[in-house]
Amino acid sequence: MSEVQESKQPSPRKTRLSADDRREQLLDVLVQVIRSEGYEQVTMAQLAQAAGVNPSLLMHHFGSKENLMLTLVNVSLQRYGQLFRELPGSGDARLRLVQMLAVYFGLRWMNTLAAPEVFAIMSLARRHEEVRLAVARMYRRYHRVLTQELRFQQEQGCVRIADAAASAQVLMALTEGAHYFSDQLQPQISEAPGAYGLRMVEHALLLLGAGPLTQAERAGLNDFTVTEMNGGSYAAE
Amino acid sequence: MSEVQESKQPSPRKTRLSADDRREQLLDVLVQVIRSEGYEQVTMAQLAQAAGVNPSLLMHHFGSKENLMLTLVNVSLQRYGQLFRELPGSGDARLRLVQMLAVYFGLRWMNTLAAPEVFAIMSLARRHEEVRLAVARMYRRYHRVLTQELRFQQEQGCVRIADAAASAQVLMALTEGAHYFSDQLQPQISEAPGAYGLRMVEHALLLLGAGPLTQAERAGLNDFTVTEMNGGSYAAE
DNA sequence: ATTAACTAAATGGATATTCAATAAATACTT
DNA sequence: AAGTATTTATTGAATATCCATTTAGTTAAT
Repeated sequence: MSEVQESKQPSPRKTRLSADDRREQLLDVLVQVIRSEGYEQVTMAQLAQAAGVNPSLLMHHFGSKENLMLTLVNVSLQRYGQLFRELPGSGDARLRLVQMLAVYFGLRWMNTLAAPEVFAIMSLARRHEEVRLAVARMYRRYHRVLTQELRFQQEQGCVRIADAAASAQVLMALTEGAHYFSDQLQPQISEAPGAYGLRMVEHALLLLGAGPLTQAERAGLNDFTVTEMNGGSYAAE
Repeated sequence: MSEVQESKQPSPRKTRLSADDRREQLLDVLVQVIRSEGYEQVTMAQLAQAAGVNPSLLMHHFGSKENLMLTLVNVSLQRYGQLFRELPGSGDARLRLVQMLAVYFGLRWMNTLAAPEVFAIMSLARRHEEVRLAVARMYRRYHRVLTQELRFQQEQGCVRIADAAASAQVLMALTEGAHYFSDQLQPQISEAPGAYGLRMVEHALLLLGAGPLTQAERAGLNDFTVTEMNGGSYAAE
């Protein structure tokens, strides 16, 4: 019965941010809302409330709701692209292979771009030509990079595969499935955190005709054991 | 080329259907609309128009939009469940294995339950507890059935795996990834229709430590070459 | 004649968007 | 430095559209 209501502040809060910072924060909140309620539920008013901001501000910064979603798509796809740049790690071929798989099946990547956003993007792509093409371009790139790497691994004798392009395609299916359906698949086997990703890496190696993980390699894959919840992607809350 | 225009009839069409038939048709149209425009775009009015019917009829048959979506979820999950019943095919263990994989990666299954619907369901599950539990139950069942079969295959010496439950989990990731991202993955390698599914089966066998497909087996997998577009699931158009 | 599928029009609430008004920065001038 | 002008982030209220749902009425089957 105290009269201190936090939910109904008149709005004397003037945390004035730069346009860039504000946009980043709003996209951040958008992702949060999508993850918690699904994106078909997203409304400008609700989004503004979650961000502690007036709905008009969303319009001011993004022009329209569609533009807001389009911006999210761009940022997400760009982030997807950055995944490939993390890979190189020149040096021992075998090390490269293991580290690549560790990235694809790792927690950081999962938290960076999770299923809800991706499902939203895939759905958007269905009617929005621009988005459709951007997504297609992204997967083409994914496949190209992966095929290239597998060819290299083939030359180095680290993998025993018949067709690099084909193996890349299959591996992509496995990464996407393991990633976006981890919520459904993981509860099936209750176990130590990180075992899921580790298992995927091991089976990916099997799929590629590569040798199993050594003890040292397994120990080196710490992305599976450290459970950091935030990819630190947009802006920290 | 007959001049039968179905698009703009004023509505003197009194194709009176039974409640069951009408519901089936409406669900059918719902899936069509979701597939072509994404389900966040679905509105009762648009849906009614696509079905050539008054919006009130949707309310009459389903009570509410939410109930309509829930019905779709139930039907879809039930269909998912029927997938498992197709599997048994008593007889030679190896034949069973190959046929099982053929079903999971086959065109018929892909067309029966496609990515757009599934993404919609997954998104719905995020806020709807009932749906969430139903989906979780479904995947648990999937995993149980698959693990059981892999254990059997293990005993029969058809597969060489360390842990049936683990292999089942990985195989599920592969089936889901290959299924729901086929639109993105398939264009990467242009080739004969059916090669995609066939390749997935071959690599699944590799993953399971089973022998490669024989010529006879490959020839027997006609679900990959026959491209029937409609799973004949709800009602034919 | 009763039931059940179906249509027509109306309603109220939600929602994206607009327009005008404030207040905090930044730039400019002296 | 200090005051003034300008830009820019931000709010508040108003609007018009859209959309799910309701209620009442109509037409086909049994």
